[in-house]
Amino acid sequence: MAVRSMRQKKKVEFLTEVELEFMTELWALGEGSVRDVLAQLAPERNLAYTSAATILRIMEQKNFVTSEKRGKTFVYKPMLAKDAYQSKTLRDLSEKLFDGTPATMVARLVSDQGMSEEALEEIRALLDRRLKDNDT
Amino acid sequence: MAVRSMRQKKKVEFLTEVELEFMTELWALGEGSVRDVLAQLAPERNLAYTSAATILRIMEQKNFVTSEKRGKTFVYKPMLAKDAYQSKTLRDLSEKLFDGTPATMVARLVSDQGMSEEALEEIRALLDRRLKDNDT
DNA sequence: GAGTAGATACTAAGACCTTCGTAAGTCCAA
DNA sequence: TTGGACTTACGAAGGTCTTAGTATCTACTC
Repeated sequence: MAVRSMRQKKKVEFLTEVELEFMTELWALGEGSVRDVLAQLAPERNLAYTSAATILRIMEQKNFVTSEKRGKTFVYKPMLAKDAYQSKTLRDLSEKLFDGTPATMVARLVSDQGMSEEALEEIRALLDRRLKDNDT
Repeated sequence: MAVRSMRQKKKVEFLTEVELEFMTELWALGEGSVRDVLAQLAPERNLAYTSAATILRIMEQKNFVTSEKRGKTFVYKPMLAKDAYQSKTLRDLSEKLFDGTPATMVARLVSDQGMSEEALEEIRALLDRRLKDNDT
């Protein structure tokens, strides 16, 4: 029986570049095997099958995904919801690049991203709802 | 005469963790020597002087800062404005983690816990102003 | 003009990341 | 039950990042 385990010295918090790429596919798929994920990548990506397998194995060691054996292949599933990871990332970025004030961040987003009027309206509606909730 | 130059194969886009830490101090200071930057860091950071010097030298190779010799020391200055870098980072994050829709990003920020009511009000004001401008 | 304090340049170690080849394991069909 | 196709495990190469020590350089003082 193979080992397939490894201690983690420090808790890993964030996905690396490639891990995020893979996790994005898993979030979209819900779950998937090495082959499933590989198939989702852009054709020009040209990543070897074994590379993809290694990446997913490492992601499991880091507790970003779990695996379940089906037939002879492992099926991987995210352990971290996309929106939770989005929040975590924004919190980190706010702290490191926006002096811990998320308002600055929104300001920057709203003022220079190409955001449609509908998108802006939508966000304002969201804010209104949020502010009303706080009142209660 | 020493060399102090080096070719760049690929354009470096983003600051590493430590580089961001240093750049943050330079943004706050406007400019500064190795010693100046080092003095701004938290005392428990305990970074060797030569390490700080190396980091700034590398940052110059990557064109994140310029240097100017004053007396016997170099004074470093950001080549990249903080708000420009903030925008760049948000654009990248939006693309990689928010499906290219910055509105989702704002939504996540706003719906997330940990934002004061004042901050939310501030953002709403910002939005109102922005929406009004679009009308004209 | 030589000595010295302090600055810069260089090198390197150790960690992690990305990639892939090789070897070993596993399921199934004939 | 054995062969073959496919899968997983492991190791290693090559790259970047962070850190710091050593060597060299330089401006200033006496």
